Amino acid sequence: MMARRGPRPAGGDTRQEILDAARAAFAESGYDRTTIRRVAADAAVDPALVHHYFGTKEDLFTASVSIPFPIAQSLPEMIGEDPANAGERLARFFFSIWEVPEAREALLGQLRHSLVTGEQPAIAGFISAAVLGRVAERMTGPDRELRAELVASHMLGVALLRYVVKMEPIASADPEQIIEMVAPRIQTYLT
Amino acid sequence: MMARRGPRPAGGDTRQEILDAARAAFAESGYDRTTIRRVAADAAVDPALVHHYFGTKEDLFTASVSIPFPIAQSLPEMIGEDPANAGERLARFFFSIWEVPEAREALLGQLRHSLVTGEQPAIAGFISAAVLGRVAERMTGPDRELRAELVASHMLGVALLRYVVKMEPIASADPEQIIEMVAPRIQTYLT
DNA sequence: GTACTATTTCAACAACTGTTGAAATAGAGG
DNA sequence: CCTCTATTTCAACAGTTGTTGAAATAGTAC
Repeated sequence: MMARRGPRPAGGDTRQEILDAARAAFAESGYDRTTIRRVAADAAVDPALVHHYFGTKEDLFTASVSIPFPIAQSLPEMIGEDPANAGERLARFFFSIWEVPEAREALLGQLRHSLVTGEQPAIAGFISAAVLGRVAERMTGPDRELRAELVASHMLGVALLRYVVKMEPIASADPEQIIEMVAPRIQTYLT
Repeated sequence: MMARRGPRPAGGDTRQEILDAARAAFAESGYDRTTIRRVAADAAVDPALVHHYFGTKEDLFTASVSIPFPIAQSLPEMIGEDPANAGERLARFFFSIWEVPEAREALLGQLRHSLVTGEQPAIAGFISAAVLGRVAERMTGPDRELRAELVASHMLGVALLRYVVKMEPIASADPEQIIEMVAPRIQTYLT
């Protein structure tokens, strides 16, 4: 039971295990209620080791909630050219990200953190920027940005009820059904 | 500077001042980042006095975020009978609550708390229950509840971006304009 | 004036937090 | 076999937190 010091016998990547434990903890309990001691315990490791690999708690958080794959790269092709069904593509893109477990944990961590600090969650700005840049370029008038943010608000709201609060039946619903229902309403904001 | 013990000279309602300070603090900083010492300092009072009036921190929070006026009473008449513009009335009701400063603080506290604990925010269940009970009674099919929650998700999402994150331009937009834009989309969920 | 009660502060505890410096260990390179 | 370096734990500090029990004060009822 008493773990000795020094390197581990086998070649398990301890650093990665810490990062995984941290991401899961931040997603489940948020920033403030996640203690470094608990992350260390989940990774079966001493708390000091967490500080050794990732510096401060804020640093660990930043490293934990960074999306592991290049979203920014896959977005543009997802949105595409055709403005007729841009709403559906946008919704499909958004929710398909959330269905990837690792990405979901990262996004949950980001969302929970931004809601306690009041910072803007990266996704929100990301969505509305994407809408503005690729879809709504031909939209005119002063409510251009407002419409983009309303799109973001709806998708974020769904993510909130489904993934954070886990309200039923929306939490257990088929993602495809949600996309099918949300997309038309988003589409009306874009045209 | 050194405040003596015993009752205050004038008839200021100290208990109420504590409650006001607590509501404002919970709304601004959330549950975890609001310390009892800070609430006490804002109310110009000793921390022990907070515990004397309201018991534990959780009790203080509960007392702080309870909506000060009877929403449940004014809701039914707000929703009304006519299903044609139920969406607009629902949106108007929802956002008019948020424009009352006291209520906004209480709702912000609830929302922030539920997002860190994962509990269901009272408003969310409230909205979808209202939709189910008064508006969507003639709706059939298995997606009845889902539609109701999608309505709640959109309005909550707007509240999130507008009041919590304070994203521009939605944060400074005229409430009437937001209602005007959101209502039609909500309406499509109801019919 | 005296006794009482509600109000308010004082002082402190016990628990938990992030963080740090040093010591011990195991394996790799010579 | 010796040395070095990366890895891991140990032990502790310094700050903050919610909470508590007792003491002091002011007003009120007798």
